[in-house]
Amino acid sequence: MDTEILELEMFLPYRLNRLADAVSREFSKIYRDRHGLTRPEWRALAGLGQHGTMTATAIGEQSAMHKTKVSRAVAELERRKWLVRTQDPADRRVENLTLTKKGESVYRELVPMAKAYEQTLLARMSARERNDVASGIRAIEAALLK
Amino acid sequence: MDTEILELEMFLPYRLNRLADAVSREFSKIYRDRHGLTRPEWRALAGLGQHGTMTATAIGEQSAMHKTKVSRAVAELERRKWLVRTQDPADRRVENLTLTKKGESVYRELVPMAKAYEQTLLARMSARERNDVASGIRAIEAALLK
DNA sequence: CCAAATTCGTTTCATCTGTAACCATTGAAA
DNA sequence: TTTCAATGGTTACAGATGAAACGAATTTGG
Repeated sequence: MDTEILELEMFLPYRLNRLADAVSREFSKIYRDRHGLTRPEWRALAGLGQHGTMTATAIGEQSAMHKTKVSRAVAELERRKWLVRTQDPADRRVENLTLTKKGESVYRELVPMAKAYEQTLLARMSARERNDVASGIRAIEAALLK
Repeated sequence: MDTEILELEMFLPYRLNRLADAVSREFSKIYRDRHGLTRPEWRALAGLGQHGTMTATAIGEQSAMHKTKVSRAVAELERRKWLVRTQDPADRRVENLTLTKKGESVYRELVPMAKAYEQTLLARMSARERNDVASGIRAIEAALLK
């Protein structure tokens, strides 16, 4: 009776991790080298740049981060004076977070670099492949919700 | 002049991470709940189950893990007596790692569960979508090598 | 109204991680 | 040979992580 083998290199969870890891590691150089940001910090910055003002909870929801990660990232961005907190007048548990001029300027610097990185990756593919990437990702996202 | 915005939810590095995270987190329950394995431990087990005998370096290459992760995972599997080390006679720096009966039996238990998990995900998709997933992943893998 | 349950966000603690330094062994160069 | 670089693998250290407990404020259900 021969053992059933799993080919790790073809196993979906492993492949996704490997990909995500490689892509993120490469991309992280951009915000790490230029500003010493961690990934949670970059994501918090990206969320605030995109939405203007958010609560910590909202940042966590948008960027799929644990609330302790958000808490620490926000604390660091505040320390750098890239964002300010303001108490929500209606609910004093809530803090409304907003980028400062300085925070915004970093955001405006990083966004084009982020888009450029994504473009270089996609530019190495055929139109057909780019399409497969888009719908493949969408398919997995959908499957996870079912 | 309006600021250029990055839509984080659509950004490839972010989406890949989110997916990989969700899929892995779900799958990890299998080896974590049943045996208290960490992901590096699971991967080392999977590598050895697949290939029979490997060196620590080979495990790291196959499963894209840092050598310290491999070192620690191997140490733990050894502690559990799921694998044995044997000095390579030709090169005494090298250790050949092999699963014990016990290690193999855990491997044989987990493989079908891994495959089943992958199948449930894929079963929630149309044939067309499964195809897009396969070629989309391949396209990104290829793009990373260029 | 009041007590219990919930929510927002922080902190503590134990664990996991990568970098860098390390030891031992081997290979290559002189 | 002898030396020096490269390789296999471990360990020490500092930083990052998540679970759980927490304080403060708010909501809910009597």
